[in-house]
Amino acid sequence: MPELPEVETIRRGIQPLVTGRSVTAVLLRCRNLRWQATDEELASLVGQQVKDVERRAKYLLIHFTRNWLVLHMGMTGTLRVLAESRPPGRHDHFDLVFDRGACLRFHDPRKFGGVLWFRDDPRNTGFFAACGPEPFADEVDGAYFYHLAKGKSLAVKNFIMDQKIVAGVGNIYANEALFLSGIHPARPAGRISLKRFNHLAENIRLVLARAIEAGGTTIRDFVGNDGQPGYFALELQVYGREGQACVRCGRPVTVTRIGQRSTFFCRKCQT
DNA sequence: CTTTACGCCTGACGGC
DNA sequence: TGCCGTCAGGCGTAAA
Repeated sequence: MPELPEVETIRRGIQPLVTGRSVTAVLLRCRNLRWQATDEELASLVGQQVKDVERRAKYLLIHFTRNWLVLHMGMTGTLRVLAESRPPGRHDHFDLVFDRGACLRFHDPRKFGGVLWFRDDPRNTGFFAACGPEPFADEVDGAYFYHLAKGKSLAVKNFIMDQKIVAGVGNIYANEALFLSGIHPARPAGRISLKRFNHLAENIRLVLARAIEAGGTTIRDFVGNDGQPGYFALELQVYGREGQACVRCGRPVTVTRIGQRSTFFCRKCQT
């Protein structure tokens, strides 16, 4: 499901289609999403116009005339803009209906996603207080990681997937960035040199930026707003490549589990 | 304090 | 064909 590049792909897809539109109805059909706004909060959006669609970490922020919606895609969430509203299908949990019949529709089979309402810019609220910096921020460099990792024994893969450390890195891109950096995913975060963290910081940015260019990664069900898959799967070096030849040394790629997540790496190239 | 394990949900797939 | 276990782009919480 959506990591930062997939959420950014969705944002770029819907932003031009919904900006400037006015809300005529808000329909929430599911009562057990991970997070959800109240009916009163959602009703307050009627009559408001979409000013812009932004992103923070793996969250989409829809900025209306007065208030904000924050959407999270969980593992399986997708958003589509329909030119005309159609009857909802299974797992179509949330609609933002606009003037002239257009509709932003949230679809999420596993219901790990959510919809939250904020009176003002949510980036200044407690909700994002514990959220780490964007990976493209200047402050996120090798020294940043090195200092935060000092004394920590947890696997570096879990360290970079911790959203309080840096926002937006999930399982796929953690695997990829560690491979590019030659770092074993189970290595304790506190036992990595500044020099290696410099490479890791650079490679996190590289892999995320490249994935955004490719429209994200489609493993099973990610689709952008246009219904097209993301093509970064073609560029994956280790994720999902168990037993296949390492692109660098030719040995078979190993799979294991770290932090209850599938972890792919090369035993020879990553130390 | 840090680190790990589990649950939340549904669907797809492989083995028997 | 069906049943059962396992797995899946995440994250909050409880427990160790």
